[in-house]
Amino acid sequence: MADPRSNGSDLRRAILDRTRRMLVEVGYNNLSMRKIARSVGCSATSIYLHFENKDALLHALIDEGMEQLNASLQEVAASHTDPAERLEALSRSYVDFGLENPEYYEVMFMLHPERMARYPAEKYRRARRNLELFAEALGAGADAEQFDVADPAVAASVLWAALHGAVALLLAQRVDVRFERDAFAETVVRHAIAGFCFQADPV
Amino acid sequence: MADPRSNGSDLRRAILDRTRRMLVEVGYNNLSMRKIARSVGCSATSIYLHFENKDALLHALIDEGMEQLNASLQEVAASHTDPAERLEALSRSYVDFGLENPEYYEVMFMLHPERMARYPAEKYRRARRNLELFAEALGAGADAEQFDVADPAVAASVLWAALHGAVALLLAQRVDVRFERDAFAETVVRHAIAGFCFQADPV
Amino acid sequence: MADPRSNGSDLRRAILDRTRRMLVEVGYNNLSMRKIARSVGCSATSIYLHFENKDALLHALIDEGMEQLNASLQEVAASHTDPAERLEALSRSYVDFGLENPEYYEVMFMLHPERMARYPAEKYRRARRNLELFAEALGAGADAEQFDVADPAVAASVLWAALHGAVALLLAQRVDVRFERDAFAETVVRHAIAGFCFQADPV
Amino acid sequence: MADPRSNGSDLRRAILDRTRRMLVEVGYNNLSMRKIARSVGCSATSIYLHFENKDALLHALIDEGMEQLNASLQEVAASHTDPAERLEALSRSYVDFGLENPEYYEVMFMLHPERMARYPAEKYRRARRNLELFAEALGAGADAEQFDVADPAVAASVLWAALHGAVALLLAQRVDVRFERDAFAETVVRHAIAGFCFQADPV
DNA sequence: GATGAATGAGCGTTCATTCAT
DNA sequence: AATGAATGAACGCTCATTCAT
Repeated sequence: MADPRSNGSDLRRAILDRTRRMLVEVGYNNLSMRKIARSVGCSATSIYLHFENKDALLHALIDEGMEQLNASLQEVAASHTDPAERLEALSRSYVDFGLENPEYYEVMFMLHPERMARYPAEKYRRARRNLELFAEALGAGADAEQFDVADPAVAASVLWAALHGAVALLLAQRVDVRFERDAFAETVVRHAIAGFCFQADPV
Repeated sequence: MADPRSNGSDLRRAILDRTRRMLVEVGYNNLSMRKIARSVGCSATSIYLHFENKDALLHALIDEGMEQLNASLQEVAASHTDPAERLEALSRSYVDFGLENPEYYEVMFMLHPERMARYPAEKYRRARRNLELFAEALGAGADAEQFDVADPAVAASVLWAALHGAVALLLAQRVDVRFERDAFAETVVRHAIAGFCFQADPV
Repeated sequence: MADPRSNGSDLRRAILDRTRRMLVEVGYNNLSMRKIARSVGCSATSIYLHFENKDALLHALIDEGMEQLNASLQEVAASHTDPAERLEALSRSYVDFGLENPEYYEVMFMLHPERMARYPAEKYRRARRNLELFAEALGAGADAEQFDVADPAVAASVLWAALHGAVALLLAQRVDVRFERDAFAETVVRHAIAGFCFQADPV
Repeated sequence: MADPRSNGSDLRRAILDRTRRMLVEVGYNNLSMRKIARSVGCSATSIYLHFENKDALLHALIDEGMEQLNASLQEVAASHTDPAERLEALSRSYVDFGLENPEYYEVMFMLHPERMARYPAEKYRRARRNLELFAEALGAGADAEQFDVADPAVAASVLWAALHGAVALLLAQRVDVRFERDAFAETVVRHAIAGFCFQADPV
């Protein structure tokens, strides 16, 4: 308002930012259009000028998060040629993203499925692209006999599950508080990757 | 529905049972005191005679869930002496519990912390007992040089994260639908345990 | 409240009465649950204790109106043996009911059909019973060669249309204000019945 | 939708046309300025450049409807010299107009007066002109001793009531569905006119 | 002449909870 | 121990309208 160059999409931006923040603060169930409006400083009606409805607002948030996560992972993938190193870097990057952007991570991966049912399936493609980066590294590692992996696609999801579980429990503060957060994350990454390595013959 | 001759404690029992059932049927978000009351066959007010409020009711439910999960895991733990076998059986049991009691699992492990703010921290102890079963198996396996594990407590949480991630993603239907559910769960369990095994020397 | 013997259904009664009155005052489109509540002096929520929803409230109003109208007509029908006299008395009674109970009449016969779509078809039976009283008189009159009527059922609806048209226009204040209301109604009744009489041969 | 070269008066025209069409398609209650604007292809704000508010827009529409109905009736009146024939043709024309333009008819004749409070009384004159056409035919018929009519003005309103009642009930789908619509309308017209004819002496 | 942004008021409805009985 | 009546707050959303540009 103060800035004459400000246009309408500033409000859109503000709505997205506040919503993202409020999601972490009050949780999805306690989030309402009115509360968002109050927090942003506009009327509830105004939100509907920028987003068709509550779902569309959350979808937009998911889109942004996916875009950001994907950008991070792409960059990381591009800067590591060795499959094992790449996989480790990708995993760290994923966990870091989750821990550093709890607001995005919650909407993206921790929302109730029923609520996201209407999220256009086509948009999940970007989510799948993330998985493919893991799958490629796993596939390359298998070819180089670094990993004992039968199906890289399945393996990618397995790895994802391990990383997601760690992020989810950490964000929900359900991990023993005596464990240092980053160290725990690091252990998780190493453990998950170790799970794909060839095991020593039992003596 | 409620037997008129039943005493109060029976009503409490009935409320818990119906709530649990409704949780599975209609989901957490669609659960309301009135709906529970209607399903039980008592008045909404009556629920307040047995539970302070909605949160308290859910807490009681979580307690029961934890008890149930704990009972399963205790039984499994008792019937396997070999640490590796025990760990595997515990892991499978945990995943099975989650997949078979989806909405139960959600309330127990996937609800945002802010919702459970009032949930007495002390009650999480029972949750921790579950973790200890895993830690014991891991510790025993380490002693038997089956597992390459430095700190069994941390390792237990790492394993938990992997299992939880898989359950969470499966329940949220975020895992590629082409993967068969049980097979995926099995792969996850094996992978997670493999992550604790000694690795072959790279050639 | 003042009267200790008053029970909950006093509120139900009050809601019905105020709604009926408000319907005439502000019209259907401007009627809201909140306005009703404000007028009654209770909370909007309380209305839902007595009526499932807005439609159900209006349906109840229609029921009452139909009941009353039917009672009037039944009584009138019973007290006239001569078909022509009976028909005339029924017609007058119908018009009188409409003019004296505009609130009821509007909900019963002037509401938009789309709105009343959900009105249980079975309840229209009582409305049909009213028509049958007219049809019986017309049939009897035809048998007595008082009326030139081929199909009493059709004739009853034709008569109804004439009476309804007069009531509707009068209530909507669309009839020339210089015509005295009751005289006009009387003329309408006589004209409508004359329409069923044998006509003189044109000379 | 709107041709960019069109001038303002075209937009006014377009708004009226689309509103009329939408009135038929979605009904009065579901009509909103925004929906009209979307349908016309202009902004909601633009409607206010041509019509003071929603009521004014509807008033303009009523004007047009009255004009149109009046034109039909004028034409019909001009093409029949015999009073009885003319009256019949006018009645049929009126009923046809109502049945063919249902939602139009509703706005013109079935809307509650309180909604049209601001509708300038002077504009009702055109409505009265329609009535006069009926009155003239009735008067001429009385002079020709075709009709037994004391006051043609009153008789015109009585006839109007009968026709309006039929249209209103038919539009509200309150007439027995087993009656064929056009046949019923025809019967109504004949009955209404018969009501003005000299009756045979009772034997 | 035309618009996009914005809003306050209002909608029907559901919620967890309280209170008198 | 149990309930029916009642309520304030909140929900997502739509409305007619205004105003600066």
